[in-house]
Amino acid sequence: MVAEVSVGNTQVLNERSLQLLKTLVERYISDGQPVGSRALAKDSDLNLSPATIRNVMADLEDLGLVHSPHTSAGRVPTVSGYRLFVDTLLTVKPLESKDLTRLHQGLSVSDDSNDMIGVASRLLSELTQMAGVVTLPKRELVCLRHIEFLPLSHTRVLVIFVTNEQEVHNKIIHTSKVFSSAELQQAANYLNSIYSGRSLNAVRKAVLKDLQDDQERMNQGMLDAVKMAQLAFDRDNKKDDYVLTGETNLMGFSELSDMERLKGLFEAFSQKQGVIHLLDQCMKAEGVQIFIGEESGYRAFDHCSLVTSSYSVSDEVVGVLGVIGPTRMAYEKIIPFVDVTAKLLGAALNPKSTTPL
Amino acid sequence: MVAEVSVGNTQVLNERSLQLLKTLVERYISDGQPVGSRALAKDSDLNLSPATIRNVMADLEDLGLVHSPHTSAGRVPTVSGYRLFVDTLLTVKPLESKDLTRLHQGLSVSDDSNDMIGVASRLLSELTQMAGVVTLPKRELVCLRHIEFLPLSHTRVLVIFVTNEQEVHNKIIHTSKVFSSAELQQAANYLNSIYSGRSLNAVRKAVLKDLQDDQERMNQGMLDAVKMAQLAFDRDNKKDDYVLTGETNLMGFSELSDMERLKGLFEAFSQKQGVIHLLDQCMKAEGVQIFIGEESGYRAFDHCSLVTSSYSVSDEVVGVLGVIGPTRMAYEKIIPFVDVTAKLLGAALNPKSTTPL
DNA sequence: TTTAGCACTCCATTAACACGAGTGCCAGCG
DNA sequence: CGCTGGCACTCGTGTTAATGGAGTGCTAAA
Repeated sequence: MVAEVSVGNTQVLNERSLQLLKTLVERYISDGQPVGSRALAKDSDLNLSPATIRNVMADLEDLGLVHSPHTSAGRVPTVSGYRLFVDTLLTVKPLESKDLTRLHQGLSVSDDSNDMIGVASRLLSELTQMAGVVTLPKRELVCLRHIEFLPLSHTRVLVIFVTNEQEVHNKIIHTSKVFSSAELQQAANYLNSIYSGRSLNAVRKAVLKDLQDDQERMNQGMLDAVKMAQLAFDRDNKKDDYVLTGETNLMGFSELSDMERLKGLFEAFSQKQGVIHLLDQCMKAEGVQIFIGEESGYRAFDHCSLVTSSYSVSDEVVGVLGVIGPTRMAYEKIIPFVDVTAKLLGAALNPKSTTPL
Repeated sequence: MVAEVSVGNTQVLNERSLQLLKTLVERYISDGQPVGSRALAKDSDLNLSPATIRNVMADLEDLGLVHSPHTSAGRVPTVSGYRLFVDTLLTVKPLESKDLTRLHQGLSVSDDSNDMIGVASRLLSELTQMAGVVTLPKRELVCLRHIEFLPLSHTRVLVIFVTNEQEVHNKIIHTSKVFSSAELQQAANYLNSIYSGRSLNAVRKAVLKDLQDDQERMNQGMLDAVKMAQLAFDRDNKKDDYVLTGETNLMGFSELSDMERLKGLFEAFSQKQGVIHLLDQCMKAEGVQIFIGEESGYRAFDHCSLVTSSYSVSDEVVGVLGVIGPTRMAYEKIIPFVDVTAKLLGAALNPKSTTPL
């Protein structure tokens, strides 16, 4: 166990102060009320008098780890206080077995990976009683398994492609001239033969390269096919997206009962881009990532915490999932919970048993 | 103009009372405050003294058309009051031209009918500053244009079908044995030849009939094809759904500022089935349909009104769209607005220029 | 260094009060 | 007979003051 922790540049906290900060945070998380010196004296098994506690509290306040709403109230952890708590003081609780079984039965392998994303989100929100969020697997990183063209009217062509996670995507493109069913079939065959198995990102690059370099080596049919692929995998094909559930759970928390705040938060949820950007940041770091209060940098999330973990398919990080709740949440339970859910979702999405087309 | 209106069984309201009720509702809608006799005396151009107004108000209260929050407050319309107002007193305002142009430019014909549904919903919420809702076109009523099978692994087959509004649906089915690509192609060809052009509902019926009656007349390939169709168009294929936007706008209204109510409402939104059922009712009635407050029968909507209109593609009603807001809303503007939006959406979805595959 | 004691601060709750808006009723007027 | 002015009454709102309690900071003693 860590005996001392340095905060800022020079200040040092001894073990006793840390112990007290820990019990303060724990107490505040469970009660939601500013905790006073008397309560803290009882809760901690340090056998100290309230007066001593008060001295320590004054120090912690100087360090910006706790804060007093007003003169005669107890102390409340600040963002830095929470941060120190989750980084070095927290003792994570193992996942309750009933939650674990729920997760297992919910995330057993299914046909439709889209369904699974929804299920994961719902499990996150149901079992934590907060909001659950899961990003759709990042298309860029996902393998192309099969592509198919269907003629609509005139030059409109329906592109259908299946990716890694057995997910089906479709898009309508406009071709430069009218193609027959057979021509489209040929084009699809050609594209499948050269591109399938690669990530969409790689396919996109390959398409560009082929168009630049190999024009002379290709016949007209190949060229048409590659041009169609370019249209189909156009970058802003579809924006990244996520599935958010249990938002209504957030309306129960007193710290979010202010209508202004709540509105701001829900607006952020429906505009999506901000949240997506935030979740993208979490994808870089492996393992559980936490944003506490203002740390996220998004005003709407000022009074919320976000506990996330990336999830992977075939050892490749493809998405993020997490829980959104008030800063005052039971981190010691939520963290392992998010962690496990991410692993189970990744496993469930793994196309282990599916043979290539 | 109507001179008298009977409410309940015997009671009769003269024109003056109606006029007063009308101005009361209008005043209340614009102010949101209980309106007193003095204000009403000024607003109505009847040249009556407040005392007289008070007598009339007492009558209206007896009839259950208005209600006094407490002894010394003005009057507020009840649900029946609103109902009488929208049914017989209301003078609809023509749509503002800037709104009309916004609608036109937003709902110009596009490729993807799903996009269009979203756009419509967003327009409804943006321009009314309330919540907008649009149901996805009912699959049952929509014409099958093309079906296609794609082999996945083992017996898993991806079914893709295109409907009327150029919408693409997909589903994974499990077949009884493994089919080759070519077999699937044949099956699709066969199904397209006999079923395309019919509504999904009709197709489903035909499938059942064919399986019962015509087994002996079909060869094995046909039979397999029809069986696959049965799986593909299985009834609970996918639940009906809707696109709801601008929910956050509802958080601004004082009548919904109660957290309990708001939570209930948002929960209803995310559970969907209740709302879907409500919207289904609206599909039966052609034209604009209104639920005021408790009329909907759903507790969550007790303090809301729902103004809807069905929308049609090729003269067939396929969906509903509408606006959700507090009972105290500007019906005279919202009603024509919803009406026009429904017509424009229907027109935009019409596959007039698209030739069959 | 810790502790007990004490004065102090601040919030929350309650009561009392005045104010204003609006009503209901009644009596008088046209 | 319907309309009106007047008047007493009711009720919600906002202000002020008083009270109690929880918790602090400080100081002096152990």
